[in-house]
Amino acid sequence: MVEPTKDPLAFRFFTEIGIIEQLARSRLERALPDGLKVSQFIVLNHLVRLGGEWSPARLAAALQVTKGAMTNNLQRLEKRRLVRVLANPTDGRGKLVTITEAGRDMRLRCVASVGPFLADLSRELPDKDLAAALPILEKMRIHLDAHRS
Amino acid sequence: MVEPTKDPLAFRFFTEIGIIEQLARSRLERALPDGLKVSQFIVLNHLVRLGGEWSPARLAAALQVTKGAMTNNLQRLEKRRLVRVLANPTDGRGKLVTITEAGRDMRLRCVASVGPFLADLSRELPDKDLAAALPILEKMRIHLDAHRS
DNA sequence: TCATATATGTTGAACGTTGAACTATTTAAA
DNA sequence: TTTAAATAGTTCAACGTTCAACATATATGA
Repeated sequence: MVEPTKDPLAFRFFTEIGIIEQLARSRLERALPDGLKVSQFIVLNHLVRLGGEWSPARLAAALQVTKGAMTNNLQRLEKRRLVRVLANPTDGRGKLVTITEAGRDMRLRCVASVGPFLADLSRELPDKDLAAALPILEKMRIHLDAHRS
Repeated sequence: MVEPTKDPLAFRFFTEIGIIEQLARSRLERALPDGLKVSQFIVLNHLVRLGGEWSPARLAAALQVTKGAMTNNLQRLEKRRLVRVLANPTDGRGKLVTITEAGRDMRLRCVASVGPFLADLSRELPDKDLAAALPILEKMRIHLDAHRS
């Protein structure tokens, strides 16, 4: 007879994280307009939130994807004129990405399309809860980011 | 001049979740022995934690992956004799999965190989923090799971 | 009973990501 | 100055996942 094993808290933590990521991603994916991908929305969102010019490399690092993935996503976003990609005038290797007006509009449409879901969510999980969890998540993210050798 | 936009808390929440998932997965992936995949470890872990016989369909539902992905992972695990897959005697469509002794050993090796990482983590993020975040994560997971239409 | 609907598990195409190889450019050191 | 090392971005194969189609088996209900 083998009884169920108790996991360290961290295991359960990461298990929940993994499942939430799955569910939230597919939920968001279905909500986004015009077949925009979550990873592309994340780029738009990042550019709107933080503003300014970003090199693809810096974007990739900030959003935790490889340069290859960022190349892919930026090419798709540029094809739809949601971002502008120009050569970096002071560094021949680099490029600089900025969001366009169309990109801002699209990002707003995305946020709007997710609105009902968020409203639904906040009924069950008040901001108080989210606010309580956020600092811990941030600490975890910072720790993982710092120690990824 | 465009100033940075403030996001709803939920956005920042899901952003952190996404990044943590990425970092934790790649960290775990590198730590696992013999090229075992995270998704396969998760199956072993689940079988050890909850014990008993599981149909692939039930496993897929519990671990939030498609049946196709579960088929793939179970086939790999069975090839390595880490799980046993038998026909369900009472349902001609179904199969039943159980973990083998080798599977238990492997799961223990996995847990051990992740030990140093967890020890490192608990220095910076005490169990108290994880314990505080867990109920909120669980609420979120349950909500998403219930409302995925 | 018989037809229809549901459920289980497998397969294969499409997709996005990773990781490594590669070119081009810049930086640092000798 | 010249060479070596580091960095930016692209490309492509390998991989695992999802999604839909399919075969098989069970459940439901006229």
